[in-house]
This record gives sequence, structure tokens and C-alpha cells, in this order.
Amino acid sequence: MSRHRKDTAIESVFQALADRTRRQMVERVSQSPATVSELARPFSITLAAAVQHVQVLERSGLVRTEKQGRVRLVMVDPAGLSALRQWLDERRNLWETRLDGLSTILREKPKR
Amino acid sequence: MSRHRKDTAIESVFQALADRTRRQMVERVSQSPATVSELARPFSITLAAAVQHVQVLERSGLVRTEKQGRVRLVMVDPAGLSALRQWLDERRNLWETRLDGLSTILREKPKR
DNA sequence: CAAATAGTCAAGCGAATACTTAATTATTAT
DNA sequence: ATAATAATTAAGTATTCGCTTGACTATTTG
Repeated sequence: MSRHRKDTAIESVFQALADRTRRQMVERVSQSPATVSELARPFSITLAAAVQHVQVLERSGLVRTEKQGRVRLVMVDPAGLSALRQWLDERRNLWETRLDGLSTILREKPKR
Repeated sequence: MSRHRKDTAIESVFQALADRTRRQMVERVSQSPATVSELARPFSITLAAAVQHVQVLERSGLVRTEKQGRVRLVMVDPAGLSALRQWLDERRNLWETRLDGLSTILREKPKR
């Protein structure tokens, strides 16, 4: 698993969630699968815009979709969310252990 | 704490981390505090650009900064990261419990 | 004090985003 | 078969974003 691919993966997750509308779509879909139209309704955006949001979410692995007839069902995909969780876990140790000794570091650091 | 303020807070965290350079800056600073110049060095960007990144990170609560003489020290701030963690935790239950019954839901859903 | 260093601010530029409208396709309902 | 519904695609537009350059303000340092 190359470092670069991983980076772009998590990048797409952050980018997807950086948008308020998409975040709310993820939340909506976390309750139960929804169609693209259903996802569009609460916001004052066109269906076309909603389709584009769903595509962004799908590429990032935050949702899966499945076409059933003329409708596309959108549902959460654990992949994107666990990627986010993993990223967070990997870094948590880092800064948590650091914070314990932070004041100490600050006292030593100013060597300029 | 109003719902809207919370939303914009997490929004700024996602937006901040959506950028590769800023993500790496957070990691660098997780090791130990660093000056703005030190943060700029590994990337081929100007100091001015680095300043802007630090400002974005600071507004999102991912880092704190402290001016010491002509130098500005940048260090991790637990706030932004725990905001992210909290957002994740709040949603995890939702989709995790959902996923157990997901195949069932899919079997029931197609009512069109 | 003069020169070098670290950072900051403002303006501007190109690329990426989030949107729209309009045209098109596929499916379901009458 | 016709009409309505759901989604998709393409193209264009306005805004936001990451970045640069250039001017300016501290602070060290020689």
C-alpha cells in the first residue's frame, strides 16, 4: 500500500466532508438508505447538484450506491468513515503523548 | 452552544485538513512545536503561503501559536482534533448499528 | 546604528468548486 | 403508446482556494 495512494484517499474524505451539504447527506444516509431525490429535497439545490454531491461522496468511499430501476439508492459505506477513524487513531498517540510534556518543551525550546 | 456554531467549527476542521500541506504541517507540529519558517521549509512554498496555512489551522483549532520575539511558535491544539473525534464518535453509533441490519433493509426497501 | 532575519498584510492570478440550466436516457405509471 | 418521474451528462458561471509578489513591521545580530 503506497504512501501516496493512502494520502489521496484520506484527502478525498476530508474534501468530501468539508462541504456542509455533503456532511448532512452522510448524516441522512446514516439513518437509512435514500434516493438522490430524497437527498436533494432538504436543500434548495437542483437534482443535478445532488447527483454531483453523491458522486463526490461515492468516490471518497463515504457512501455506496445501487441503482434500482430508475432510482439510485445511496447508503453509508464503512470504508470512508473507517479511513477517517484510522487516520485519527494513527495520529492520536502522537499528539496525546506530546501534550503531556508540552509545557516542559515550551520552557526548553526558546533557544533563539 | 448553538447548533450552527458547532457546524461551522467542524466545517473549518475538515476544510483545514482537506489540504495535503496543512495535514503534513499538523503532523510535523505533532512531533514538537515549530516556527512558521520551519513549517514552510519542507514544501516549496513561500513564507507568506506558510503563514496563511498556519492561520487556517489556527482558526480551525488544530494548532495554537505563540509569538516569541520575531518568531512564531506553532504547536498542536487538542481542540480541533478532539472536535473531529467527537464528530466521528457521534456518527459512528449511527451507522454501525445501521450496518448490522443493512442487508435486511435493502431487502425490504424496494417498494417502487 | 545598519543589515539580516522572521513574520505579516494586501492585491492579484489561475485552478478547483459548487452551482445552474438544458438536453438526454431510462424506467414506471396511465 | 404517452406522459410523468428519476437520474445523468455537458457546458457555463460565480465563488473560493492556494499561491505568488511586493511592500512593510518587528526583532535580532554584527
